[in-house]
Amino acid sequence: MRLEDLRFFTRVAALGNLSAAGREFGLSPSAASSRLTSLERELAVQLFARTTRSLVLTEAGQVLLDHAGIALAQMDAAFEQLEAVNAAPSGVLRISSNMFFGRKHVLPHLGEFREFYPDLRIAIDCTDRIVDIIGEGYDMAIRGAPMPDSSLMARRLGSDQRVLCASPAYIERKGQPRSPSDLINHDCIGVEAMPIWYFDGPDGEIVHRVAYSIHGDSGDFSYDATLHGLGLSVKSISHVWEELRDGRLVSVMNDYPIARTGDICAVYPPGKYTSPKVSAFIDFLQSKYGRPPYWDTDYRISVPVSDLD
Amino acid sequence: MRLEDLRFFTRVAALGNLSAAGREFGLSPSAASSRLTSLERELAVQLFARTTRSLVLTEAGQVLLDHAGIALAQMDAAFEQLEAVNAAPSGVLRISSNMFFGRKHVLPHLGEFREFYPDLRIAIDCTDRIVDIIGEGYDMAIRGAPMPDSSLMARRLGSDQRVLCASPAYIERKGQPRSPSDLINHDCIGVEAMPIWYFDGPDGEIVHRVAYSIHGDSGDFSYDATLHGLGLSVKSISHVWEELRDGRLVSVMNDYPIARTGDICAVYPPGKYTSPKVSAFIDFLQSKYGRPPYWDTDYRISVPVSDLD
DNA sequence: AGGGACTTTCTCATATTTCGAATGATGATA
DNA sequence: TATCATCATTCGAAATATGAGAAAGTCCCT
Repeated sequence: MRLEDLRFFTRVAALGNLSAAGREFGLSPSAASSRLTSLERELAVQLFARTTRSLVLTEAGQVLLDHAGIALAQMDAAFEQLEAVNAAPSGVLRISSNMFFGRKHVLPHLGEFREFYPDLRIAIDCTDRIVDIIGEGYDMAIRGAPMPDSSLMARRLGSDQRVLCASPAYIERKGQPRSPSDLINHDCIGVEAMPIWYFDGPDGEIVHRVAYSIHGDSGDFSYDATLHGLGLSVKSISHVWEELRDGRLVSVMNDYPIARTGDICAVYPPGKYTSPKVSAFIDFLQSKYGRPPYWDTDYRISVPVSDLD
Repeated sequence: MRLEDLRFFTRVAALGNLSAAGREFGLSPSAASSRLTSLERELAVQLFARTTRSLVLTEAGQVLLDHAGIALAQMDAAFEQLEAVNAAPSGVLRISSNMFFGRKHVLPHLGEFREFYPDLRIAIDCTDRIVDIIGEGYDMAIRGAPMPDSSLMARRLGSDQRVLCASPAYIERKGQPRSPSDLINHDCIGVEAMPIWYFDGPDGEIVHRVAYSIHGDSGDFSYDATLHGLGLSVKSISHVWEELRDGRLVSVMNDYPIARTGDICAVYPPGKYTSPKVSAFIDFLQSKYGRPPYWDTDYRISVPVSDLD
């Protein structure tokens, strides 16, 4: 039984005329008759007492009409609300972001975003844990790189190179690594989840399995540790661009740039119909991180490595 | 959009499992997936965030679920009520009957009928006017004979011959007609709606166009007039059987019985699904008027015409 | 008495739905 | 850590349902 059939039935009841109701629905008289007949067959009830020229509700028809009217009104309300959900971003946008990026690059723009969409509330969780977007009910996440074999959708927000960096004090003490093989003599800092560093060498990708001297559970931890001169770490430009610019950190081993990186992405559940609030926020972030992002300084020349060597 | 699809959607939402919901509805996984997809396409909304192994409601899905739940409950109530209407005769049974038959042969049995179906109330209008059953909202009518070319349904309740009769006093005064051609010398009584009498003669049907000496607008009027010896009239056995039995009236011209009569019928609106209250009442009346009806005495020998001649 | 409008039935063409098998992905289990 | 079972989706083919058009029967109105 289709909603449309019920709606048609209510119209027939109101008009008392099958053909007229059929015309309203763009139906031929035969189709109209057939719809009504099949409705009666499905319910095994006579809905109308029929003359060859008109129809009068039976008691059963009246019963159905009463209930169908309420049910259809309910569904109309649903459609209206769905349209509202779909037309204008509203409700709550639940975002997951890693700790630093959320605090430093998302939060500062939220005020402006909310000016565009006052009806849309933001719930942002900043954690370096890899969250289950679908299972935990997030609308989207902002990630340094999309999960390689995930069925999630991903959209690139902007470039975000990663660099191997250290504090000037550390370089002064331990010297500068020239190639990945030198790393064995250095203190490496990172997070548990990233035990392998990939470099682009002149002869292709170089895989370095890292034995961390120190590791924590967040990007902020490795950031702090690096800044304190505890060793080398791989950081996103978006995280350390100010430190590189100011010379508090320096990038090293620039002949071997970090491979397999380069983008900051929005990740969201798959499906043909992305909710407009997600689309709106992604569009907004793209406008902020658009080419080039404001953090995309040339870190290699900001503090020439040669000066430190 | 089908009600069944909405119901399916609510089940999927409850189970969080498309295949399981599909099994409940006897659907293959592919059909289940297709249903959900087409629902989303129709609404242009993502209803579930999908993992390859499970589904989680989106905000839009939650909106739909809330409303669909109410709407479906409403429709379930409708179905339940329709089933009740259909299963047990209840509500009001609106009957039209001619004046005498209703009073004399329907009313006396209503008490017994109501013992069978206490929930069913009876509204009976006794009138000799030919009512528009459908237009005036009757469930059924009891008629001496079904309309010849009507689309109404008719069911025979019992036999009810009609006879040409008069009072003994009238016969004594005017003599007894022997054949239809004698009628021209007699006073004929009837109602406006029946200007023609049909007789079965030995050589086939004889049509007699009646010039009423007296006519009224009801069967009761012609009954009274006949009883008062004002003339001849055609009456149903069910109307005058007691008078014939007691000799207050006598049937005349028995060699030419009234043609085109013989049945008392229930008439009701056409349709594949007759309401149970109508069926119940018709069945009940058939049991009362069943072969032979209690009024079906042999009127020809109750008061032999020869005695009067 | 006649014309127009209505409902219904029939047949046939078209959409839609469904299943079965194959694919890709995930969680549980050993 | 690897295997297995389960899940959702896609594709093609068959089954089903839906729709229009023509024709018939009925009834109202002029």
